[in-house]
Amino acid sequence: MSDKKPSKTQVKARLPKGMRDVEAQELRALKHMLDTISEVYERYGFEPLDTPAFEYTDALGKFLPDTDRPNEGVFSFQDEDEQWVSMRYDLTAPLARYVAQNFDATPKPFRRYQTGYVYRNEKPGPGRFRQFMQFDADTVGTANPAADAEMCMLAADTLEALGIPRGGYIIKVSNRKLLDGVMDAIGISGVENATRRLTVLRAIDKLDKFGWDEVELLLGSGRKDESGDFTKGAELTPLQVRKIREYLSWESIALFRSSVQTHRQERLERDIEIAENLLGESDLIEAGLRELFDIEVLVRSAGYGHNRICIDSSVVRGLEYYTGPVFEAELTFRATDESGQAVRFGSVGGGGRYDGLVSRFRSQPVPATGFSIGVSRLYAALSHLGKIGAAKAAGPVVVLVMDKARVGDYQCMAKQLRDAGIRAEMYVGDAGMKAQMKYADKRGSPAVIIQGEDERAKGEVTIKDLLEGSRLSGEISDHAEWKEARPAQFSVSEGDLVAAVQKLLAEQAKA
RNA sequence: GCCGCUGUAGCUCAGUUGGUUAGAGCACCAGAUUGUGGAUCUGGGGGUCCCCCGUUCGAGCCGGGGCAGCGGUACCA
Repeated sequence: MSDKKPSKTQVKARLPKGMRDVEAQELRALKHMLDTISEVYERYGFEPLDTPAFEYTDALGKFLPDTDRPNEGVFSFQDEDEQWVSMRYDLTAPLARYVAQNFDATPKPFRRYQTGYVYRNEKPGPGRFRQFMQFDADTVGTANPAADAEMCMLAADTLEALGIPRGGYIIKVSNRKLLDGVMDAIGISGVENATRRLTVLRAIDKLDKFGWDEVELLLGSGRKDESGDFTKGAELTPLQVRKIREYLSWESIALFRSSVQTHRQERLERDIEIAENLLGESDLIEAGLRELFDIEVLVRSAGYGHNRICIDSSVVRGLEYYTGPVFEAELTFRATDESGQAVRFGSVGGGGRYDGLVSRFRSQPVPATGFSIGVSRLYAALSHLGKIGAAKAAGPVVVLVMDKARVGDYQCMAKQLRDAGIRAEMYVGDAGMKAQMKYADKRGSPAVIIQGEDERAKGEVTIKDLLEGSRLSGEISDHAEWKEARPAQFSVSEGDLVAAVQKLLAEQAKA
């Protein structure tokens, strides 16, 4: 085995694409963030639930693997009995399965929150992974807009609990019934226009990314991007495009605010009439407006202003799945990255009403609404804003092994420190003292405990303050002097070890 | 999927018109200092120059074809 050349059988250590490791500092901060979110959700009365990472493919929905491409979009494999199984791609489909399976025993409305990794077999990009974390809250079993309104308030409260100040975020609300109604009104309803409607939705969804001019191209003949890729448009007529634009530029449904502020039902009726004159007559538009009105009234009564939750007609969200109100949580912060470029964080979560999901498993309708946070994205934004506990967790106090025959004594010192609640360890490697010091340094230890022959003879231990020592090292350039000075260390009698370390840590914490 | 850019040490990169044994900085390990993390000095380990084919006496460099990474775009429950 003395051959130094890597053998052909040696495997290359590498990560599958779109996957990543999460290291100590981030993991601690992430846990803290998840705890904060959980607290808010618990306070709203949601119950925790966990479901497995994979499900039978048919339970997850329409992404059925076919024989040619069984892994398109979702990671799938066949179980021993040849049934297809897929990794979950969100937390909502498993929830629907759970509720359907435990329907009679579950209180309705059923309110649960859940976090975990989900998996998508797609091309990874900047900030996009094939395994990522979501944090969801859903209310299943009621069509009451109060449940939707609550989702918006929950989202706002959560972002604030995470340290995002009021004004640094906005919860946008719209209603898919409005868009569907508008498309109805411009004559692109019906099965034969299904793909065209999808194209229109996709185009509108890109409004905040590209602006209206580009969206107009996507609604019409199509758009060519800088890299030369051409995206086919929806081929709408100029008249149809103009109607869409009227809908989108509909000043946050300003007229609506007046109805809501006065809580006057008769004004709502009048406003609905105005809207239908503008956009076209449609039952869907009327129903959508009524739902938004209810949400507005509830949210405002609870004291959430337009700076926190507001109606925005450009919100689209998922293409096929939402059936009513849709929400999007957006960070409005401006910040700059390392190279001084402006970064926009954009959407960190979203959700809406999906009345069709559970009913796939049962004959009766089961309306539901929910909100989902993109944990990784939100984490990235928070850490950019300095809202993540930047302080690295202090490393352990390291008890050096000066004499291998006495590991029992050293282990005992470490245990005494632990029993006093101090993070501590005995060095468990095989290297000499110098390497042990380096190890402690790299671990970020606040102090090391030294007991060699000299201390032992006097019944003492030496405590070396690594933080102070590091500071002093800047003032000493000569190594002989540095070695001679042995800065920032002192000895105490064995019995005082714990008390002395506690005192030192307290002083360090103050500095 | 489409378009563009980039592939040389763990990381960041240099490498002349194609010419001997492919370099630097950082990082890592060791010694100077057998009981002290820093600094300094000395030494050391570490390479499929992304892969294959071609041109050539000779390719890290030139040509062709792949692959991978990054960026944009498309798709996105």
